[in-house]
Amino acid sequence: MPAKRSPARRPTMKDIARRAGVSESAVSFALNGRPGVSEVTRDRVRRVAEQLGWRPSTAARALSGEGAATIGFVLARPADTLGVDSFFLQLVSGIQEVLAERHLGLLFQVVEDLADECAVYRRWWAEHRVDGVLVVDPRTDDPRPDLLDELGLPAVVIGGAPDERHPGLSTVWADDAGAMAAVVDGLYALGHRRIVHIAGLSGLAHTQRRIRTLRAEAERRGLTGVESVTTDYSDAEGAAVTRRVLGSPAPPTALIYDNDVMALAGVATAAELGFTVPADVSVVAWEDSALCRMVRPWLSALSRDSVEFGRTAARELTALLDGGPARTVRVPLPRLIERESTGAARER
Amino acid sequence: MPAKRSPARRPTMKDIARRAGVSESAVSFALNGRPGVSEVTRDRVRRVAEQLGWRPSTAARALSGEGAATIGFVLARPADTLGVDSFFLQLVSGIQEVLAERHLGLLFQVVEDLADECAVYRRWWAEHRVDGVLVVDPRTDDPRPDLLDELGLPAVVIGGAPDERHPGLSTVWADDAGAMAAVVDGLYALGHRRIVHIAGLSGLAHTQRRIRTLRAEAERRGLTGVESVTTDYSDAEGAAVTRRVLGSPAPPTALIYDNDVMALAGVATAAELGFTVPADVSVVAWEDSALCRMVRPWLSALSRDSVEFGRTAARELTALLDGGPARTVRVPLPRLIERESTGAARER
DNA sequence: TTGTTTCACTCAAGCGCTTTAGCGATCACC
DNA sequence: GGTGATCGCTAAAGCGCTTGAGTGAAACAA
Repeated sequence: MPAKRSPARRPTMKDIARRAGVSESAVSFALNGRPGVSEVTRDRVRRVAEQLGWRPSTAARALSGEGAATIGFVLARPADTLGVDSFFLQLVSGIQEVLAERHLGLLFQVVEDLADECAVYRRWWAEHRVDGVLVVDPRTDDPRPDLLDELGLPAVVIGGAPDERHPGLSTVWADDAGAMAAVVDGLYALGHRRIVHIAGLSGLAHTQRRIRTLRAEAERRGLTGVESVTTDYSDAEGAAVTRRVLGSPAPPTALIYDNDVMALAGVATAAELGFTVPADVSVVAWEDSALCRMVRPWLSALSRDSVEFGRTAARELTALLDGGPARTVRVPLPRLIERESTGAARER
Repeated sequence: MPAKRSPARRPTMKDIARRAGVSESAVSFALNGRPGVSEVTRDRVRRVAEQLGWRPSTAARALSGEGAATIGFVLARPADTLGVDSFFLQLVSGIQEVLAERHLGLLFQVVEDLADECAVYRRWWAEHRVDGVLVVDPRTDDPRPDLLDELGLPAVVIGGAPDERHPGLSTVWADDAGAMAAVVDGLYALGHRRIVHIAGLSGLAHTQRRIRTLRAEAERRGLTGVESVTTDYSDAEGAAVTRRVLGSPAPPTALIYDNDVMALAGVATAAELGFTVPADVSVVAWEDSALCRMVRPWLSALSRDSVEFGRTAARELTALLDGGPARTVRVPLPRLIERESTGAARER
């Protein structure tokens, strides 16, 4: 019979106190850098703690008024939409980098829809599980800011527009309007006059910002063959919309896809329909990833640093938790990486 | 000045006790389905709790001996390798589905390497943060099972082979050997004699299982032009290896890629080199995803249900937490979906 | 000398929950 | 009508930590 190793016991502050010959309070003061102990005692206590491999029990900490040392992240996407999206993993990876430094945990949950997401926030709050949350995919007419206000849960909205109605929320956002204007500028300069924007989910705030900007840019230039079509971000809808618009009497000469997956599906569909990219139709992907360099022609794409986006958001949240003021910070404008899928417009 | 809403207060059992006119203990008994209260009192307490929107504080629960109601998941991948991998998000989504039912949280962390991963387990354990963990990417000669044994942390290894040396760990695994054998069978039947397997990370247990099986199958059939090459799973290495093997004097007629991303990169590379898929070279991707249907030719792929994989793993872990015995369960054999990238071998 | 401060530390309560021991009331039994 | 169970409930301790209120000794001022 194999020797049953007795599971290790978690050392507590009491153990440290005993070994260091002081009271538990002294240990607490010493380890938290609070005044009330001499430097020599503090050192001794620290050494003992280290030696014992002590780590504060988050449960106990949380219970005695400190935070839960955890922040929450909810992704409201139907399971099948989750597939190939590099953005979120990169975002999370950036978030982690910042949180890990401060030994903050990330509680992660995938839910079906916005209602479930709100329920999760309520539950997390009631269960005392998180000190704050990161909110993604802000919507037009979003119920979450109000809810988080009500719960008093510190939060950073990722990708939202500045929001004066919720002074408690921090916002980290990308200038979608500016980016869209730049893309349109570029395409216009290449001679494109008929442009279709295959957008993402219609309810998302940034989708609307892009759509509005595109319309404005078109009006400014007197273009009529410009439109946005919303989708669910899936390759299937991307392909379907591509098929439809390219099959129209006056097909667009340029397509802007709101993510890399749809852009890829779009290029494949265009090829099937006998359109050559970029000779017949130019394609821009709103999101750069390995995918864009994995098919020929390489896709021209708007590149933003999603990892840094995550880091920024996490930093804002920790600042908020430290009692700092809510802020609105803008991340750098995405850069358009011109590869092979964009070129001069050619009348067919 | 806007009315500053006072942040909501978390209701506690004491509140319930007061409103229901019983002691806190009675409330505890009532809400946890324990004997010691009459049915009528239990109902009343339940109603009051519901009405107050009460939820148990996980901190307090954890402190008084119950678990932390949280399970941990560490992904040890360098940030830049995270990109386009549909597998993990799907896995996590399956895990969540099961955990959410039981109101278990998922603490998620991305780290650089195995050593960091072990450190995270130690910290989580010491901080009393998780009741159990899900371990992915098991390696040959993996330090994690020993560590988890030592900590007495319940765990399920995802993708590992059955491991008799760690009777405390559950294992959920896919039969890579069987799948590889089936793939080779299929390719052999199509006339392929020179096959290269562009494998994933060499240190991973399933990579080795696939490599060993391929070698065994080749030997069994007396094939000499069969080999495995390990990579880091990136499109870059996938492309590089493809370039190298297709440039050799006697290039393979079939390529097996250990993930979808490399397969895609491989197809693109083959095309650049003047190889037509599948006429000149057949391609199989070990992992089916939207990607496989996003380029022409559509990729033949081994399809497994990653979401269900996650569900199964999570179920095993909850069973373990409930005091059940450690088990080894095998998920269904991946199916080979034949699309357009595989065909009869042709000598060049 | 005595009174006042400061310093280094200890005591004890409390966070929200579980759980064991115990208590009075009801009920069954012979 | 007394004995013992059983039932429905309460009291209190304890989980590991923080924190405000002490406390005794040394340092200083009057």
